[in-house]
Amino acid sequence: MNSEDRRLDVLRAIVEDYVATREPVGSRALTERHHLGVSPATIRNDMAALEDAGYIVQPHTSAGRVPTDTGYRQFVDRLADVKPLSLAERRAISTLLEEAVDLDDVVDRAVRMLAQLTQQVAVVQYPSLRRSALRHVELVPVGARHLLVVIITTTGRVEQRTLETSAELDDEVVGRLRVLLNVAAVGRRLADLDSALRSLPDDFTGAGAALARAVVQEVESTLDLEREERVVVAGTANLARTAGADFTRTIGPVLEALEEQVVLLRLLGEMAEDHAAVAVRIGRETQHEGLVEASIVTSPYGGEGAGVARLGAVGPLRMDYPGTMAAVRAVARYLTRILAG
Amino acid sequence: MNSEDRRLDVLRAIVEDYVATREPVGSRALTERHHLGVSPATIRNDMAALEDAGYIVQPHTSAGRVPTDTGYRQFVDRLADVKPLSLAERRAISTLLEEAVDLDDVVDRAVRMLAQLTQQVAVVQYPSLRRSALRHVELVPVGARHLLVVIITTTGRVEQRTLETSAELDDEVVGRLRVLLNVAAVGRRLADLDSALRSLPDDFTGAGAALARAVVQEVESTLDLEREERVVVAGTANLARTAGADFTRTIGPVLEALEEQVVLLRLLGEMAEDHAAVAVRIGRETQHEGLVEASIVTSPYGGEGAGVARLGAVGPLRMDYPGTMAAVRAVARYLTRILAG
DNA sequence: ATTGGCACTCTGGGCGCACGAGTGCTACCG
DNA sequence: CGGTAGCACTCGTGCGCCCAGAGTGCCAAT
Repeated sequence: MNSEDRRLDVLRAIVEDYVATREPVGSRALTERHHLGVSPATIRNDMAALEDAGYIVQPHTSAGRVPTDTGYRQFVDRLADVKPLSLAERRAISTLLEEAVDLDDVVDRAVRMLAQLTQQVAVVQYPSLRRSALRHVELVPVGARHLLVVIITTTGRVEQRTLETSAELDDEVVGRLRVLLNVAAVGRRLADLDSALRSLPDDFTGAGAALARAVVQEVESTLDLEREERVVVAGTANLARTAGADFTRTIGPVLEALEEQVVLLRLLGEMAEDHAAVAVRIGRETQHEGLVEASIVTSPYGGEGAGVARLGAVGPLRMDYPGTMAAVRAVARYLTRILAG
Repeated sequence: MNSEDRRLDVLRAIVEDYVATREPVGSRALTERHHLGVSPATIRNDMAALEDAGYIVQPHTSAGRVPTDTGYRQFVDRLADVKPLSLAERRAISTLLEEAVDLDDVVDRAVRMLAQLTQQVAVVQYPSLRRSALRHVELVPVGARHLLVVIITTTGRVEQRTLETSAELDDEVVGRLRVLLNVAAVGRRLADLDSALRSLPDDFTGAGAALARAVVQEVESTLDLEREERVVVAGTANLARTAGADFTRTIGPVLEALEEQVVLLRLLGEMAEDHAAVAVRIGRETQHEGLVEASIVTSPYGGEGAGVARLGAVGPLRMDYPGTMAAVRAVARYLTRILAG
C-alpha cells in the first residue's frame, strides 16, 4: 500500500470515528477500531503529516485530532461510491410520495421524509418557474375594477395575482385579451415570454391598451422569480439533538439562515453549478456567516419539462456524509420520477 | 393596603424580576428593586404564603423563589391593562403591512413582524375558509380532459384544483356550468354551500351531469378545511437565544411541536374558546407534551367577512407576558384592518 | 519506512473549603 | 394582629488544588 493512500485512509478513519463519537480521536483508538495494519506510532506520523496538510487539527496539545473543513472536503471528494439505501427505505419513500394528492403535498411529503431519513434539517425548493413553460393564462373579472390573473405552468403550478384596474372592466375587451394572451404565450417558456408579449398591447386602444399593458406586466412579473421561488424546510428539531453544548452559538444562526429564503436560494443556486449528482458545501464553503458550522448536501430533481430545482439536507459539520448523500440522492430520484409520471 | 393584595403584588414583582434576570429571586432583592414599603422579613412571610398557595417554589433550600405555572397564570389573570406599543412600533407594523401585495405577502410580513416585536416564535394561522364567503368560481379547461377549478373567497384567498374528466369537455357545457355555479354559490359562506349546490347537477344531462357533479364535489371538498388550514411560523431562531442551558430538552420538543401543524391547529382552535381579546396558555395548560416548558399567547384577527383566524407567539415559560400580549394584540388589530380594507 | 519506548503536556474530574445568599423562626413593637 | 429586626442554619457555588489518563513528539533501533 502506498503511504499516501494510507494517510488518506487514516483521514477517512478519523472522520468516521469523529462523526460517530463526537470526540477528538487519537492514534491508539484508531488502530483499535480500524484494522489499518500498522502501529499507533506510524499513525502518529501520518497524523502529523495530515495536520501539516491542513486536514486535521488538535483542539489543544495532548488531545486527539479533529477534521477541519478541508479535511471533510477531502473525505467527501474521495468517497467513490455512495452506498444505496435499504430496500425498506426505498419502498417507504416511493409509497409515501405516490400517495400525494397535489404538488404541494408531494413537496411536503418529500421534505418530511428527507428530514426523517437524514435525521437532519431537510430543504426542498419548489420547481423553478423559469425553466417551465406556460400552459394557460386565465383572466377573471372580480367586481368592476379588479381582475384576477391566473397563470398555470406545465409543472402544475398555479400562480395568481389580483390587479386593480384604472378603468372599469369591459367584458369584451377582457375576453379578447384572454384569447390573444393565450395564443401568444401558451407553450412558451416563461423566460421567453418577454419578447412574445411585447407587442400585444398595440392591438388595443384606449382603456383596453392600458389594461393589456397592466396584465402583460403582471404576467411578466412572474418572471421575477426571486420573489416567487420558495424553499420549504422540515426537521429543525433535529438540530437541537445534533448540536453540542454551545447551542446558542451553533443552532441559532442556522435557524436564522433557514428562515431567510434568500440565503437558501442563493446557496441552492450556487450549488446548481456543481454538475455532480450530489453537491456538498462544507462549513465556510457555504459563504454564509451563520452556516460556518454547518454543511449542506443537495441534489437536483425534476427536469424533463417538470422544472428543475434542488433538495437537500442541512446539518452539523460532523454529519454522516455518505448516509446523507445517499438519502438526498434517493429522495431526489423518486421525486423526479413522481413528477414526471 | 390589604395584605392579600400585597401578596399578589409580591407575586407580580417576583415574576417580573425572574423574567428579567432569569434567576431565582430573594426577599432582599425584591425590596431593593420594587418600592413595596415593607421589609424583607415581611416579604418572606408573604413568600411562604405564596409558596403554600402553589404560586412559587424554591429550587432548593436557601435559593430564591421561582414562579410556578399557576403563579404565571395568576400573574397574567391579574394583569388589568396591557400597555400599548410605542407609536414608532405601531407605525412600523402599519406601514410594513400596507406594503404587502397579496394575502400570502400580508401573512408573511405579519409573522415576521410579530417575531421581531416579541423576540419569540410567531405563528399566524391562515384565515379559515369555513367562515369566509365565496366571491367567484372560475372553470378553465386545460387540454381536452382537464378542468381547472379556481375558487376565490372574500378573504382574497385563491384555491385551485385540477380535475380529470371522464368525457371530453364541451365548451358550451362548461360555460353554462360556470354561470350556474356562480349564480348559485357566490356570496354564500363556504359552510352553506352544500345545500346551495346539491340540486345543480340536475340541470344537466349525460356527460354534463357527470361533469357538474364532479365540479360540485371538488368545490365542496374545499370545505374539508382540516387539510386546508395552515399555520406559518417565523422566528424559531429566537428560541435558541431564550433557552437556557439544557436546550436539547427545552427547544427540541418545541421545534417539533411547531412543525406539527395539527398540534398548532388544535391549540389555536382551543384557544378560540377563550373569548378574551388575548388568550394565554401557560406550560401544561397547552396540553401538549413538548410544550410543557413553553407558553403561547394568541389573539383572533379578521372577522367581518374576512374569515377569522388566530395569530400569536410561542416562547419560554419565563416570557414577558405583558409585552408579548401587547404585541400580539397590536398585530392582530392591524392585520384585521388591512384585511378589511 | 516502521516501530517501541519514553518523556512531556495538557484537560477534565474529584475534593475540600469558605463564602454568601437566602430562609425560617422567634421575640418584639405599635 | 400585622409588621419588623435579629439570628442561627442550610446549601449551592466558585475557587484552588491535585492527580490520573490520554495523547503527543521525538529518538533510536530494526
